Amino acid sequence: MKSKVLVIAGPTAVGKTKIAIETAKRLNGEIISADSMQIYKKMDIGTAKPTVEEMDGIPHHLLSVVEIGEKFSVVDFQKAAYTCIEDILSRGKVPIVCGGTGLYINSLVEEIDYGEVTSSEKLREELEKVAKEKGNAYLYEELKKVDKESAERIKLNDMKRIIRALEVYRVTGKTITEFQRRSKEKEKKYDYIVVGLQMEREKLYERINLRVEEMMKCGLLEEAKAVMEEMNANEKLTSFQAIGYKEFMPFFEGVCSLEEVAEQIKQESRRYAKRQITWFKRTPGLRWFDVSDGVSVIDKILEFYTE
RNA sequence: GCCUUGAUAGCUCAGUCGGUAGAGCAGGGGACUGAAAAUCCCCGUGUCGGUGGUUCGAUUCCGCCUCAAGGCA
Repeated sequence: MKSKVLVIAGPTAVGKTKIAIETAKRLNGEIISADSMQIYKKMDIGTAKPTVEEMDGIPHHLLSVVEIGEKFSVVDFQKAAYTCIEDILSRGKVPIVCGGTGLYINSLVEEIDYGEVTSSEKLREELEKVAKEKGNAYLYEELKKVDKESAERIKLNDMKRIIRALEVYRVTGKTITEFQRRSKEKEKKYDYIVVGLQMEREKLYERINLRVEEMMKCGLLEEAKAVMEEMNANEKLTSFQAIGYKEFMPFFEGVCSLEEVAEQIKQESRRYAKRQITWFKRTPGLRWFDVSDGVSVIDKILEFYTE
C-alpha cells in the first residue's frame, strides 16, 4: 500500500494557502510549498508568502530556503520535496504539497525522472549565441536532425525548449524524447491525491486586483527596492522573473507612476493565473473544487482524500 | 441658442470613391519533462449612435433626432 500525498494546486490568489492550512489541521499534516518564487528569501510580500500568523502552527517546508542570487530548478525542488515527504511520513504525519507552479507539481504527481543530465550553463549560452546569430530556424533544424520527435512537439520560436533538447543531446548523446519515454515507464512511489482549487474567473481577477492593492499597502515598494538591489537588475536570475518586483523598475527610473506599476502587476498576475489554470486542467487525476462553497470545501477535500 | 467636429469590437481608433468591416491594446483557448511567476502557439460578427429618405442595395450619401468634445454668442 503506497503512502498518500495530498496535493493542493490552483491559480494564484484562489486561496490555496488558507485551505491547505485548514486541511493540514484536520489531517495532522505538514505543508510542502510547490512555488518557484516563494522558495526565495526576502521575496515575501510580492510572492504572497504565508506569514507566521497565517501558518498558525502548521509546519511549512521549502519556503525561503534559497538566496535571491542562487539557481534553483525543478530537480532541486523534486529532490527536496521527496526528502520532505519521507521525513513527514516517518513522523506519522500527512504530507500536503501546496503551490501554483505547474512544473513543480507535475514533477511530483508524475514522478518525472529527469535522469542524471546536469544542465550546462556554458552550453546554453553558446546555443543562445548561435540562435541570435543564425536565427531560430537554424537551431530548430539542428534539433530536427538529432531528435525528430521533440522537434515535432516544440514550436520553432520556443527557444528555451529547443535549447534544452539540444543540450540534453549534446551532454548525454541521448535524446530528451528517450529520457521522457523512460521516465514514463517507472513505477510511482506515492499515491497522489490531487486537488485543484478554482472559482469564477471574474471573481478570481477581482481577488488578484485586490491582493495587489493590499501588497502595495503592506510595503511592496520597499521590498522591491531591496530585492532589486540584491539582484542587481540581473535579468538572468530566476528570481528576477517573479511578478511584483521588476515592474517597479520604470518607477525607479521615474518614467511611470506607482499606480501604473500596480496595474502592470495586476495584469501580469491575471495572465499568469490563466496559464496556471490551463496547466492544471491537464494534470492527471486532478479533481476540481470550487472554493466559493466556503468552509465545506475542506470537508469535500477530506472526503476525496479518504476515498 | 448658433456653428464645427465626432459617434464603428470591452477600450483607443482605421476604413468602406455605396456591395454589411480591421488594427493595436484588453480578453479568450492551448502547449509545457533540469530557466517555469519563464517560454511559446492559436483566436476578431460588431443592431458601424437612433430614425426617415435616395438607391437593386446604406455603416458609407442626404434630412431630422440623441449624446459627446471644441468654438461663437
